[in-house]
Amino acid sequence: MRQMSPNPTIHDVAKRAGVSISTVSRVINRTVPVSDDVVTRVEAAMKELSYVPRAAARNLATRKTNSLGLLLAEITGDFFDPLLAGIETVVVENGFDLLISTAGRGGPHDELPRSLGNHNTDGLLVFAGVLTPEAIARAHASGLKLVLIHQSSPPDLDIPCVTIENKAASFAVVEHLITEHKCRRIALLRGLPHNEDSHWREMGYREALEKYDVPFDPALAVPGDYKRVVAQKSVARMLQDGVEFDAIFAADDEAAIGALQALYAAGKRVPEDVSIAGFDDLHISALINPALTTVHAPTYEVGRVAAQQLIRSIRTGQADPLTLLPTEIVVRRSCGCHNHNGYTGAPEINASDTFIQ
Amino acid sequence: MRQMSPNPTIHDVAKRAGVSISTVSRVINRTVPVSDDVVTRVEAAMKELSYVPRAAARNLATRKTNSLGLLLAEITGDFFDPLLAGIETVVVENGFDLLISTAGRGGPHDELPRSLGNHNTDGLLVFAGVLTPEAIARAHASGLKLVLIHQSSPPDLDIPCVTIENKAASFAVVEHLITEHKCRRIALLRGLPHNEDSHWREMGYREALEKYDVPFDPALAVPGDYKRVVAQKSVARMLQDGVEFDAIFAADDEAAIGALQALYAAGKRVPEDVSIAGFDDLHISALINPALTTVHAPTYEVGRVAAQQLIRSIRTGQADPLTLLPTEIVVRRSCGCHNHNGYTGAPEINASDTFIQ
DNA sequence: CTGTTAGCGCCTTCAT
DNA sequence: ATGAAGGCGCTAACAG
Repeated sequence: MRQMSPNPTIHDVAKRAGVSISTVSRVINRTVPVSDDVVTRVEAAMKELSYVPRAAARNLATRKTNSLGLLLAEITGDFFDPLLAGIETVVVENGFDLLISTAGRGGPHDELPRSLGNHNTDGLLVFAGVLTPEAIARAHASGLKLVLIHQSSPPDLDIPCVTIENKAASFAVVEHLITEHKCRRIALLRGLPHNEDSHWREMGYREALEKYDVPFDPALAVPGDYKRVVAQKSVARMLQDGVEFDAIFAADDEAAIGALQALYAAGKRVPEDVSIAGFDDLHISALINPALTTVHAPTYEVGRVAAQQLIRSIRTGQADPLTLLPTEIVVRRSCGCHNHNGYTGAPEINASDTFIQ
Repeated sequence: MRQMSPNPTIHDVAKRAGVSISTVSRVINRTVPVSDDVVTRVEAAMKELSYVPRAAARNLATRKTNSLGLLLAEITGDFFDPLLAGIETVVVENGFDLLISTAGRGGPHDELPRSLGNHNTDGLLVFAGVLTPEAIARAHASGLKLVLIHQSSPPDLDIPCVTIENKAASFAVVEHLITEHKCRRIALLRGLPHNEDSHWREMGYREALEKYDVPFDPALAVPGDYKRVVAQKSVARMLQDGVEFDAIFAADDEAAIGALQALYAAGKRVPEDVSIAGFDDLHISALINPALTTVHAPTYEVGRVAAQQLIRSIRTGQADPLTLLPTEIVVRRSCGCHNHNGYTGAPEINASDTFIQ
């Protein structure tokens, strides 16, 4: 079973099967009925030559690429893993390919990478903060199908967006801290500036304070940037400056973990001295000590839905303008609770997953 | 600044710049000298039309795709994140695109996904265990450039492979358990069957036992499969069966964490009652309680080198047959040591990263 | 049901 | 330094 030519084309297959190239094309694409024996003959020929249709050629002919692009700031951290997994699943289910591209840390970029430009992808999944609204608008104007993840559409453009409910869950967490644990001095580790999740999480925080007549203290609202080290430094500084607090609400779990470290480094105990709560429910959050009270963000699901919406948009031109996935508070030990109750995280994470009961 | 046509082609640019399409092509590819004013005129035209060359067309014309494929079993877990990050970095640096594809859990597959076939990618990064040696051989025979990750080439094929040193580090860990912590009954949580890393890690384990005249007890070598739940069950069963052991060497950190859970569930203390060591040094491993003694696997670096080798292979036809990246033991608390010493993990993970000192 | 014939958009000799 | 023309491999009318 030697190779005839290193790269057989549809012509080679046609010749070998004794048919025309259109017929071969037809059996490849099952676009119109073909007689059975011809089908088998062609398929045999394809196998014998180990023929693989060249994507570039069919893409050119059909003016479709059958692939989705994913635009991320960078690949890093536990957050993107479930996102990617969700996207990949749907992409595979629908016979698409996935082109991954990172734009790099440097804030929102004003141009999309060439490889993900209009012609190299049928549609683009864009994660929050990687593109400027102008760049998004331009891409949209050029006819590229887009779905925004964790970022809403620029005004009047109605680009489909998939994100999660932030405010109510944040409110619930802070309320829990106030009512269950009698916290009154709750520090806020903010997320990234100009980030929508960050904004709504802070709103939830503020509204909870307001409801229980806890004054908002600017000295307690410090940078977290969704990053462990940033949060660590912020908390260390508060400690050093003598800012008093009995709880910390971090805009995400990475920051919560950074806070935990800063607290430990200063000899504080969690939750005995300070209660901590985060947001996202990362894989790791159930495993650390103490297990983190947080909000479960359905990130895998976000990935799935975003990819589904994009594919639907490509196929039908229609998509839901906004998908808001529900979140749920996950009470574990870092806030001071002694037993878990209610939702405890993604399927594979259950109560027994936490090391310290 | 309206769009002229929704999808401008090289012809539109040529017309607008008052030149021929060949000239436009030349300024795009900077393949031969072009007079300065023509260059500026053409570039202006491209910008005005927001022209993006269609990848399919140039791929077809050049018979290159300028993209790499990455074939994984599935996207999941903390292990792949640094791998992907390393690959992505190099891919971007070299102006390639990255096509990601998962083959699914079902053991080694005998065919590669169509999308990553011969014609859709200039080269393929294949992770251990996703393809059968036959499938690899066939892909190689068809002229596809390949680099294998964590899996060596089928005999006589000399397909470049990038992997890590397993045996010496495993030996060192087990030796540490024996000499420093006086362990004699060391359980082994095996990795995946037919997996090379798994094999060499077990060899390291066995040789260490041998060196110190500790008999190998088959009852202590149980499945781990690189999975938390599998390891958890194995350890639970040993406990239940009354198999005695004073230490566990897990073929990877996921399994080590599963072991930890099983031990806690049974009321055992780590490291007081049982010492634990793992392999990989996942992001999470420094953060759990107790911080995990393990072997640092340079996974990001593996990703980088693999991508580099593949690109070199594509460009020059040459690549190093085998890259064996060094590993290093990371002593933390789960083995019974009270302070860290020596290497403590990836750059961003240092001693203060562990919650319990 | 099957064969013939144009392109798809770009690169690449070959002339000029 | 620039233009003209052929072809990359495939799909999609259009005829039969």
